[in-house]
Parts: sequence; C-alpha cells; structure tokens
Amino acid sequence: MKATINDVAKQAGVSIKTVSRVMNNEPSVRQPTRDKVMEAVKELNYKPNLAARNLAGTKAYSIAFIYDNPNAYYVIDMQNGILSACKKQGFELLIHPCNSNSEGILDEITNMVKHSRIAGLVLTPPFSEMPEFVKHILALEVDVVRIMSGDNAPDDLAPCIMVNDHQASMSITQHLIDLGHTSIGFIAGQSEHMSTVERLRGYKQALKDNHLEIDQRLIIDGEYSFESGVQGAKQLMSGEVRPTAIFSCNDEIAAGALFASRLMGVSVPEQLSITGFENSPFSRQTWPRLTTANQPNPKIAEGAANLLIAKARKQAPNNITTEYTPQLVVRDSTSQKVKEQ
Amino acid sequence: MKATINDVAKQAGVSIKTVSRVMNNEPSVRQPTRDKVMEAVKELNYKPNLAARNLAGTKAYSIAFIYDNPNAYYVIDMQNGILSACKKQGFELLIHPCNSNSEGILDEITNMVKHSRIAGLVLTPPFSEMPEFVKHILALEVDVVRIMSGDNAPDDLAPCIMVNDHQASMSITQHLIDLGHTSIGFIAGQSEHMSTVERLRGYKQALKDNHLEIDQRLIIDGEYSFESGVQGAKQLMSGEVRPTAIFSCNDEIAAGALFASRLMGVSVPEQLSITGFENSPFSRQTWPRLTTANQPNPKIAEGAANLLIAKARKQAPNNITTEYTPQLVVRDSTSQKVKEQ
DNA sequence: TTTAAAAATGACAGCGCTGTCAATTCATAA
DNA sequence: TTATGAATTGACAGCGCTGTCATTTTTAAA
Repeated sequence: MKATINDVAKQAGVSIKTVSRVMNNEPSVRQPTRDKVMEAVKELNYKPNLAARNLAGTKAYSIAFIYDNPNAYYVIDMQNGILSACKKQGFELLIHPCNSNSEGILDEITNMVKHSRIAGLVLTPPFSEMPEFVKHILALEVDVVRIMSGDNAPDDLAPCIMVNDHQASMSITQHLIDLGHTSIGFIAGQSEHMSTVERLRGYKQALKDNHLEIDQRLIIDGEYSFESGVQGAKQLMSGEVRPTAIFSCNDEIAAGALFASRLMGVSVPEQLSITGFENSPFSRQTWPRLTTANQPNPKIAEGAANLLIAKARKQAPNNITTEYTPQLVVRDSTSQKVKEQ
Repeated sequence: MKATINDVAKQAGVSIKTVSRVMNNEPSVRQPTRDKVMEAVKELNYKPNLAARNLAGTKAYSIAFIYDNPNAYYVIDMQNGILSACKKQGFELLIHPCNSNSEGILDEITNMVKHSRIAGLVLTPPFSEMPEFVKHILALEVDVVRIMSGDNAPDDLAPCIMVNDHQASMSITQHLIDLGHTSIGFIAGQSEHMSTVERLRGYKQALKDNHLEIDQRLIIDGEYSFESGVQGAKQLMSGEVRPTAIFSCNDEIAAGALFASRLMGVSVPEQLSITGFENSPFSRQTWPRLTTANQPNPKIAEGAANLLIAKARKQAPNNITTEYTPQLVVRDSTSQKVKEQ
C-alpha cells in the first residue's frame, strides 16, 4: 500500500539516508544517484511521512495562519493563497482563528507554537501590527511574516509584505477629484488598524496635491463594518457640510453607505458617489456596483507563505520587504459631480 | 521546555504506558492512578505529540474537510464549526478545497487519504451527494459524514446530516402565499444539487397545499450565483406570466434578482417580493434586506465533526441521521401583494 | 602513479508515542 | 486463610524518518 522511504531505498539501490537527502534537496548527492532515487519515488508514488519527519527531525513542515477577522472573503482568500504555497512545497497548514483582544491570546498562541512544530506564522492585521506580540512570538523561535499596511516596513523585526494603501487611496481619491468632486467624505475603519491610518493619509495627500481643503467634519470615525457604513453615511449626509462623494475604508462600509443612501433617498451615483476598498465579491453584487481598489489577497498570502517556506529551508535572506499596491477598479458607484440641483 | 510522556510518567510515578492509557481514555486504569496522572499532566502542561501518535499508533487524529464551493460565507462557517469540534477533542483539521469536476479528483482525494492518517472526511455537496464517490472513499477505510439536503438519508452508506430544505422551502413559500402572492417565480440552483431539488419540491408542495396552480413558466433553471439571479429575474419579469414574488434558491441568486429589479425599475418589495435562502451575512446588507431561511452551518459542521470523532473513538453507532430545518427569517424584501397598479 | 583532501554515501541511534504481551496486583469464592 | 481468575500495570519493540558520525569513493595536486 503506502510506500516508505525503505521501499524507495531498496528500489533505487541506495541507502535510506540517501533517499532522505534527495527528498530534502540536500546538495551532496551526485546527479545520477539523485535521478535513480527520483525515479523510484515516482514509481512508488512515495511521499515522505510528515509525522515521521516531525518526530525525527528538527525542521518544521507546517505553517500556521493566525487571524482575527470577521471578513469571510478576506480569510478565504488568504487561506487559499497560503494553502496553494503549502501544497506546492509539501507543507501543512494550521488554521487558527482567534480573538486578538482576549486576555489569554498570547498564551494561546505560545501554547500552539510549543505543541506543534511550526516553521512560521503568517500574521495579518491586527496581529501583524502589534510589535510586542511579534516580538513575543519571535522569542519562541518561530519565523513570522507580517502582512500589513504601509509603504515601508515600520521596523525590521520580521519580513513584511506591505500593502500600499496610501498609494491606492490616492488613486481612489484622485478618481473622485477627477470626476469633479471637491467635498469628499471619509468613513474610517478602526483607527488602530494601520490600514485606516494609511488610507486616511492617502486621502489627505490627494486632496492636498489638488489644493483642496481638508475638512475634519467630513472625516468620520468608524470601523470595518456594514453598520458603521450606515451610521457614517447618515452622519455625513445630515451634517453641516454635505459631501458629494464618500470614500469608504472598505467594501462593507461602502455597502452600508449605499444602504443609508437608499434610506435617505439619496441616489447613487447621481447625487452621491461612493467608493469601497478591497474588491471583495460583493462589491460586484451591490446596486450600483462599487468602484473600489483591488487587493490581490491570494497573491499576497501565497507570497507570505513562500517566504516562510524559504526561510524554513534557509534559502531566504532575513528582511525582505515586498510591496503590493491595490489598483483602482471603476464601476458604477461613482460618477461626474453634477452642478447644483 | 515541552513536556513529554516520559516527564509525566516520572512525575506521576507510573509507567509511560499508563500515562498513554489515561490520555486515551482507556478503561482499565484505576481512579487514583488516573488522578495522579492527570495532576502531573496539568502541572507540566502536557499535550500528547500528534506526530508521535500518528507514527506509533493506528488511530487517526485528523479529520479532513473536502469542499468545492465558491461561497466564502458557507465555507468559513463550516470550517469554524469543524475547527471548534477539533479543538475541543485535540484533533487536527486538514482543509482541502478542490474541484469536483476535475478529472483526477478521485485520485487526488485517494492520495491525500493514503498519505495522511485521517480519521474521517466531512463531505458537503456536491461530494456528499455522489454515492459512487462516497463508496470509493469508504473503500479506503476512512469514515465519512455527509452533509446533504433532504428529509431522510438516501442510503446507509454513511451517517448523514440532513438539512430539511423541503420543509424550509415550504415555510418560505407559505410566507409568500400568506402575503397574498399567488404567482410566485422560482429561480433554481444547479439541478444536480439535491438542495435545488428539495427546495423546488418544497415550493411546489406549498403551492399544492394552498390549491395554487404550478406554472412551469415560472420555474427558471439556474445556478447558485449572482449572475444567475440577474438572468433569472430578467427572464421572469419579461415573461408572459409576470410573478409578484420570486423564490430564489439562495441569497446570492436573490441578490442578483434584486439587482435585476433595480435595472428594470421594479421596486422591491412594493412591486415584487424576493426571498433568499441561507441567511448569509450579506442577506442583511442588500437593499432591501432579504427575507430568507437561516441555515445553522457552524452547528451542522460541528455536529458532523463530532460524529466523526466519536466514530474514530468507536463510541458512535454507525448510522445516525441528524436533521436540521432552516428557519424563516422575515426581513424587508417581502411584503403584502398590492392590488393591480 | 601516489596521496591527501573533499565529496558522496551509509550505519545506526533515537524522536515520543502506541501495540503487544508479560508481570503484577486485586477481588472473590472456596 | 488460600487459590483463582480478572483487573491493572509495565517492559519493550518499533512506527518512518533525520541527525551524527563513520566509511567509502572521487578528485586533483604532488
């Protein structure tokens, strides 16, 4: 039934250890030997037993994905990206949803790391943006890759995959400005998330670049939720300064803003333009479909996982920073500002 | 650092094997001995090493979740349910997204099962509804739990968790009828999915029970997608018989139908009532919010995983069938039928 | 050629646990 | 009490691999 390393060794006429070397891509194996082994591997459909590897060796063959995020689309995208990297490299994925605010969270993760041999962790916000947390994890001697918002790494604790929200927000805001909008509302996500900070920074930058005034009354605190979008839009549309466009920090907020507009009888995009951020599937399923910024989550996640795997194999330098910039996707929720109605 | 079974044995003053017995809940250990061991376990924060267990023993400590479903909400819910059962019982979860139509799918799963020691698989549609597939998996000597649609198990290959879509569809349809609708459109999901068949059956049953005519022109083939909802609704609203309500086979279809209504200038729910199915988060984020049926996915999944774990421990009878009936959730997308406008 | 250093390969122990089976302890009836 | 079988506990091998270190083979310089 299932072939073991022994079977392969016999079949290839070499020692067990040589097969092991080949399977681990170790250098000192002559090419002909390597070929013989690989042939046997193929013939017998051999795959190293993960349990045995874990038990015998000191290397790790799993990576863990720690997250605290209610956004199903985001999580699935990240997960698929990581999974795809893992599958290609014979790694295993441990999923660990958890609550970043819970008291025992540090112990929880520590325990998990101590009890499973783990090559590294993929950290997304908010975990990736908590330096103390990252330090604590690193002290456990596990690698970490952080996916976070910004245009360059805040420190060199661990490799970062940066999402240039600043740049992307400028594009969105510029798009709105190009359509003639000068009074643009902003509904924020949680202010503890770097992405919120960066998106706000990009928004402000674009206004500045176009010599438009930044009006604090147009900037609404919120969180990354539909409900927050509803509230934020209501507040904006009933405030003293009524914007003609709303920059929402993510698609859910935008969907909420859309909902509120309906509620208030404001038509989108005729009377009000609304933008989202993330390009999640439902940004295509609202009415009108959302103008947004596409965040290539699966690609980001796959990159993160690959980095971790490379580090586990000692074939990665320590502090690479990769950067992705979400691209503007124009759909139907934004349009030319009309003159006074 | 990490405690092994040896440490626990020493600390408790018993043999390694006795600790093993306690950890595996085997019967023949005297209570005082058991207590001593458990105390040591707690003191040392001991947790059996999964790799070693897998390598040494014949039992399995992982369950796999095989799915082919583009619906992120569904997948996350299922996954969380399974994960929660696994965590409680010290099991591991292997996630395996895949394509049920791909040619090599059987080999793919077979390989996966052969290469990782797996206690059992949680199968969702379409896999759970392919008897040949299930038989093939069972031949590999892995347990299977099927989550599927229907009001009783179609065969006794493996335990089933049935979702009574028939009943739930009757509730939805009855709700529409109670609102005065007599001409109710139906947009189907893929006809290969039992859920589609069952939902259609429930719809027809309710019509029959209320002595309403079943009009084939009101029943539209489709699939579980937004786009299909758009097409289906367009077709219905431009057909010879114009319904005053539409039963959509899931929330996404309903969202599509909503979108199409906007496109055609039909107002929901005033001129047209629309229902969804699943109660996914976005059924709360459309305008108007969807009347739908709540499917308790995490609970279903946790139940499935628990069943698998119980079977792995030989403490479950072989052919249990559990049943869940989704409950009607009335929101804003349905209303009283108005007289001719 | 010869020879030393380098490269390639192999022998073997042992990772932390469970299965098997033997040894011990306990409970019960004679 | 003692004998007898049942209940409890333990000794030990070995799961499939990798790490260490010894051995063999190759390479290249003398």
